[in-house]
Amino acid sequence: MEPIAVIDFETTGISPGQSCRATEIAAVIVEDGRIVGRFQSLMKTGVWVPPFIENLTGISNAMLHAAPPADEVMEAVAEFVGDIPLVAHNASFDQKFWDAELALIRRQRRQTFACSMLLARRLLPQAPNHKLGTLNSWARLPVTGKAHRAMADAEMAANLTLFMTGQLRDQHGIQAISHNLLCRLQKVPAAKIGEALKLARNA
DNA sequence: TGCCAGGCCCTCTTTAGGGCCTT
Repeated sequence: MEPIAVIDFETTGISPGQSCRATEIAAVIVEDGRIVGRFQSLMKTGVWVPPFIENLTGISNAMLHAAPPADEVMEAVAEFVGDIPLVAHNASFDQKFWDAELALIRRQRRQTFACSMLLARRLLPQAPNHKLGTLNSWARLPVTGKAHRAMADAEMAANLTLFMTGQLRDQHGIQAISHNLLCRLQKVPAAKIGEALKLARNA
């Protein structure tokens, strides 16, 4: 598979806007079955972090006060990722923040997102649930650090994506695995995934 | 004033409702 960039945002809430901004971004580049590059930074936006989010992520208002400005961080991570296709766990969430934070520095996303959660629902239906942490423990993937910090979660999502592409290759006999295939599979109705995997194997 | 996401997926479905998943 071509290189992919797996990203994860920590934020002050659930939907980007004036009172909800990113607090941390991590991106890892995955190539030849392993992580070959890492970017991580807190980012200062001036938006207050509610106590619930401080408790969840461990990212405090004091930590962000000393962080680099969001525009500088987003410029840097956009350069780091370049045109490499993106992956995130529940990508609709990270895509909203990626697009919103880029728009604030007058940049536009040029690549598509694949979603490790939508893929896991189809490829790993036997998992107890499809939360990132649960899937990583269930698949016995490495512990990458404190959950709900951007780099730990990005590495977990990267390892999970590698686990699923490994299954596509080894269990389903699919040789031509690409970001585009992941994007196609995540849209197949869950009940028809077997059919789609057969088609991909014979392609 | 009071509200506050949204796309996906399943089912006791399709003229709908509710859980999942991300912070």
